[in-house]
Amino acid sequence: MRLLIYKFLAEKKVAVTLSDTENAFVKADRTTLYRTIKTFVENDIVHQIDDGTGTIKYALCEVGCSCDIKTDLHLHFYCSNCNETVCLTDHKIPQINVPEGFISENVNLVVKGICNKCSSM
Amino acid sequence: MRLLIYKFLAEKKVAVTLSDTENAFVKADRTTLYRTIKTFVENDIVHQIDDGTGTIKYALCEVGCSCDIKTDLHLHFYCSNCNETVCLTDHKIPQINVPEGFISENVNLVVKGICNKCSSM
DNA sequence: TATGTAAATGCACTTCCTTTGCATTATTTT
DNA sequence: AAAATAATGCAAAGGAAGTGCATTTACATA
Ligand SMILES: [Mn+2]
Ligand SMILES: [Mn+2]
Ligand SMILES: [Zn+2]
Ligand SMILES: [Zn+2]
Repeated sequence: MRLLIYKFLAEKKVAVTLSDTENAFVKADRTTLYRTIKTFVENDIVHQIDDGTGTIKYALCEVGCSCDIKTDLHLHFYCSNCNETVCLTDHKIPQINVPEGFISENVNLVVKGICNKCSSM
Repeated sequence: MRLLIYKFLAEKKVAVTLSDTENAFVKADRTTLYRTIKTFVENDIVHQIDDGTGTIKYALCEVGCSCDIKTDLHLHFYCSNCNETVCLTDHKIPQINVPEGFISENVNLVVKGICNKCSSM
């Protein structure tokens, strides 16, 4: 199961929801898929993406990723036309300044708009 | 109802959930609160905040706000200690570069960490 | 190979939040 | 006052995340 799901995620170029996975593996129970992905997340194999749609999406981490805030946080792009979310792994999140007294531990940056595929149609 | 909810939001310094509003107006139905806030959102009086907690939060827009991507988008800070989300209206979101072909229409930037109140305790 | 142990799976169920349909009530307009 | 429009309350639906428990499968080792 883990190998199958890993393969599924690797072949996808976009982030997927649990439902997407469910549709791809109709014979497997939703709970199994859920817990498998959860295991991946806990072991820094997959990262979660909250793109504002209300449904968590998942994508494989880059090779060598340790989900570190300094080095691995990248920008996500959500296309409001095709509803797909892509990792822009080459676009690291810039340094964000917070007011005195605030301590930042994590940053989530989602750009919403039209993706390259949709804008060229 | 609209005046009451507006006043409630204006007095709050932090973003509130629908549940928060429900607790503040126990005599009103949650649907009414929901739809009132929805009206505010649709008329750029209130903006929605997705801070990653899974529950949408709401906050009054600044005076003169038109929810414009260029001028009005600001940073949000979610404190994982007190679970409060604040608008950092003075901290505008920096220019984000997206790859060729992508068109950005909106940006959501949430910093997660410890807020000033919690860090000073 | 047999058997005991640990891990993985499936099912049912819960919880939380958002949203909608529809009947009722209140408000505004003519 | 009557008609039209808007606001409210109740009930229910829907989606998604998460959990408890029994069962099945895989694995290690005697
Ligand atoms: Mn990503
Ligand atoms: Mn805000
Ligand atoms: Zn698209
Ligand atoms: Zn705090």
